[in-house]
Amino acid sequence: MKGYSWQGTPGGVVPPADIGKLQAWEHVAVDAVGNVIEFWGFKRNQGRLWALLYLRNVPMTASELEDVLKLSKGGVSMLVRDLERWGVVLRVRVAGRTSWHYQAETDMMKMVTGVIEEREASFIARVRADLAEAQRLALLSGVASKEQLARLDRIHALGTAVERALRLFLKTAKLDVGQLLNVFREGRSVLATGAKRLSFKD
Amino acid sequence: MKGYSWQGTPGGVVPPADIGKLQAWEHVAVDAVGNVIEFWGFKRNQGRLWALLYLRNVPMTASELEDVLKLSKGGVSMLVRDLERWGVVLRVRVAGRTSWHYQAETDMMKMVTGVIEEREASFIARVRADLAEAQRLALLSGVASKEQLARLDRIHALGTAVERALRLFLKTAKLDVGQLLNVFREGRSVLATGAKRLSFKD
DNA sequence: CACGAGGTTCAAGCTCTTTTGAACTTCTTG
DNA sequence: CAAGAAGTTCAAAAGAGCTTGAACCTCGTG
Repeated sequence: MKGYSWQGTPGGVVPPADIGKLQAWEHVAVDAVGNVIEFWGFKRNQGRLWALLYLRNVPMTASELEDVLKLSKGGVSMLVRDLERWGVVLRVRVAGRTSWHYQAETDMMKMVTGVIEEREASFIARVRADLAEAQRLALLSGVASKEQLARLDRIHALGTAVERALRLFLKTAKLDVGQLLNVFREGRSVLATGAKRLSFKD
Repeated sequence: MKGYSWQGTPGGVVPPADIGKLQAWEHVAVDAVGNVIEFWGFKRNQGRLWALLYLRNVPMTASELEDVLKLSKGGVSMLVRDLERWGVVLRVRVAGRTSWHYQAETDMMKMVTGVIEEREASFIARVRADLAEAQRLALLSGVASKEQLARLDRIHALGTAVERALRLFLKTAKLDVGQLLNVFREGRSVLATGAKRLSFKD
């Protein structure tokens, strides 16, 4: 499971780096991404996992990820599942190997924008419903002053404004990053020969 | 401490509401705000506390807040301190009462934009430093391929793009909400007669 | 179709954040 | 200036969320 050349590396260029070990520079970069991703409300290890796959640009198996990132079997399984559902990691077959390999999709923003959008939608909906309910109750009870009703309304308006700003942010982020990625986009590694997406329950 | 009509309610409409109890509608609204504020990375109870003060528009003492929101003495002290530092709650003297009273500043966005900006600044700085360090290490070690260095660079660029979008978001949120508040802004309650800001250590 | 490697699930444990409550300090007033 | 009320602090408890690891499931192979 460790360090055999998963690729026909004829020139022997890759050898110094052991696939089973995290280089110092990788460690720093991977953790930096982990921190960013955590800041955005995801799990730190989701970011680290994606970052490793992205930096190596080599399909890796679950047990390799387990070794390199020092995670548990179950943990890798769950992390990979989420990343796959969000479309930022691909599950591929590598010629001659029996297990699944994972590979980074270059568009990490899918994760941030996509999931934030989804979260935001359901979340905002709930808050809206709660505020509407509060207004209904306030009117029913008859104890709320006109002034108080006005303030309830204002909170509602505030929420709407924030929501609008948030939507703009997501749109801008997508545009900015999309542009960026288009400029830099490179071809996918040729290694994932039998690449095939596995559909999974959800 | 309970139930004197803090407002000139000549029609006797308000009396049923006891100052020491959270009305059903208040409960719902206060919790909704608490949820939003938590979503934005603050403490749920910071949002609840602000929301109660805002909805009642009446300066309340620490022990009233303690009763109504079912919080501990120490908890109220710490929550209020943070809110005050962020400028979303004011500490005022009410004529004839010995203890401090707290009152909501209408501009809750101060909290969100101000603190997020502050957080983001220090956070982004750290990530930047880490990524730079990773690049330095990668070059030093000599084991990183050209391709990998390029990918490190790309992560950096990605971060920059997200940062720009985030700044735009904050600016928009401030503008939107500022406009909103200016339109609706109302006079402060007349109750806080001896209103005076207390400077506090930090 | 029996085996084993690979993959998934989830209860229990761990970690990190928040809250509590009691000791302590500060302020106010008689 | 003494006493009590108000306010602060912080160690420990409670809680929330993440990770682990062992039992279980699935699929490919001989």
